[in-house]
Amino acid sequence: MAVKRSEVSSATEDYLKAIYSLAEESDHVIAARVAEDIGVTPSTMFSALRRLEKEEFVRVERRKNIYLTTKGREVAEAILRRHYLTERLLTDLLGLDWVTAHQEAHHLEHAISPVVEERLSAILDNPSTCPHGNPIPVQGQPSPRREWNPLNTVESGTEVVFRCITETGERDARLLSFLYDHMIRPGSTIDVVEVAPSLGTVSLKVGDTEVVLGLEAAKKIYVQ
Amino acid sequence: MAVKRSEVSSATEDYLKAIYSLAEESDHVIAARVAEDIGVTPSTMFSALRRLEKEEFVRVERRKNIYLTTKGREVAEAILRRHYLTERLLTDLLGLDWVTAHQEAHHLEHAISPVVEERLSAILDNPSTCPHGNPIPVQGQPSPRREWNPLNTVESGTEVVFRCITETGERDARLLSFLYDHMIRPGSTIDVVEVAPSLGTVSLKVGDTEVVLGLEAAKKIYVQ
DNA sequence: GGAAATAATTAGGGCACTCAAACTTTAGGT
DNA sequence: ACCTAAAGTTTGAGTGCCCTAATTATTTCC
Repeated sequence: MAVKRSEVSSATEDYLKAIYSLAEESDHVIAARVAEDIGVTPSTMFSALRRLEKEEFVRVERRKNIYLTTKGREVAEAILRRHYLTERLLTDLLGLDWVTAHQEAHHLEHAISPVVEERLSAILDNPSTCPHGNPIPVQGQPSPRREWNPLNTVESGTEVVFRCITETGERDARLLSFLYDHMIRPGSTIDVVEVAPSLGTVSLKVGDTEVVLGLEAAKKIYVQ
Repeated sequence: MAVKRSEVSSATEDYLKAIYSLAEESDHVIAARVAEDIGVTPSTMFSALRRLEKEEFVRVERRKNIYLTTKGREVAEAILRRHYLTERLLTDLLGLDWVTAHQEAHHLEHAISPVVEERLSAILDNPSTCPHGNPIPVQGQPSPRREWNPLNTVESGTEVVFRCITETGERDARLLSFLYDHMIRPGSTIDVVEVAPSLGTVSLKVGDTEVVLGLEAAKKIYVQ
């Protein structure tokens, strides 16, 4: 009983996942961003893009914007779902920290078959988010993140609840461990002391301690 | 804190693992056996062997026997340890069956880092065997299997305890599910009714049912 | 010893992925 | 409108891994 395994290479899965994640934060997804994100040279990105286009995972528009096709989005959501479930396995069952879990999941996700994915989800009690708060995508359903806002757009002086740190944010290990160390986790209450675009900073109060973040980092954090 | 990950490709890990496993069952490990085991053509095996030789994972002797170098054996034992631990994860924690666990572990093992391996072992209470009874190799220590005997060498009329089904045996999904279905598992008591080399069969009694196995299959089963 | 079976090897492809380096286009700022 | 910096494109090359189809040892066994 051979398990039907995806015919998609792990490199392809990485490209599609990166495009999907970037598209959630901006409409202008261009090759250079994706290459940077994944850590390949432009020429590698270029030939990858041609492969992805040929196999109809993506469309590239005249303005060089990259869009996922339905087929591409399905692959991206599948790998993202496995990524998040694997992270939960690593944190909840194996007791790894936030940062390591993300890094390890990046490797393991490609080796998760539908059978294992199903068992994993069941054993973890069908979680709806990853340890960093990202909603686990469900076929064609809009992300609940639509109702959350990036931290950089919040009014000064309001109180918000931390919801998640985006996939692109997760890739920054320093940001990740900073938040982890300061007890900023899904569900945490945060006082937004001041949002100062001119300074490029956001001042927060979490519990008793004050914390200052850059705007770029704040963009990657969603609150409600 | 980037996790130091092995620079060895998963194909290489597969070759070394196969050579290691075959060497445990016979001294004459030749390319044709390994190729058969892994499922590649002789020419692919040949070029793989040259790569492995160049990188000093194996030595090939005049009689065409393949031997692992110390470096090669270390890689093989490491991947085998991960394979077995992953199988335990899949059976003990995720509740998969014997057969599926083996197949899925074959993919997952390559994505297990030392950190995850360590956590896995701890959470599983440092198991000494895989679900199929194979001893998890420990650095340079001789396998306890030395004290067990292949089922085809047992005297007729004796009672033995099932210990394990070897790695090469594990690859045969039908044998694996046959044993699973007949409750032949590590620790099971077996009456060896008759070993008939001329017929090529071994007759067993497990609980109340009689079971007949071929000699080839019996070779892959170790008892005590 | 020699034919048949089994192994090993060579020749010639192919695909996916990666790189460096050079070249062209595009967008933005003054 | 022009120029520069960023982005994109293309070329050429190399690696790893796999194949089919010969061909050449090497074993094995009558």
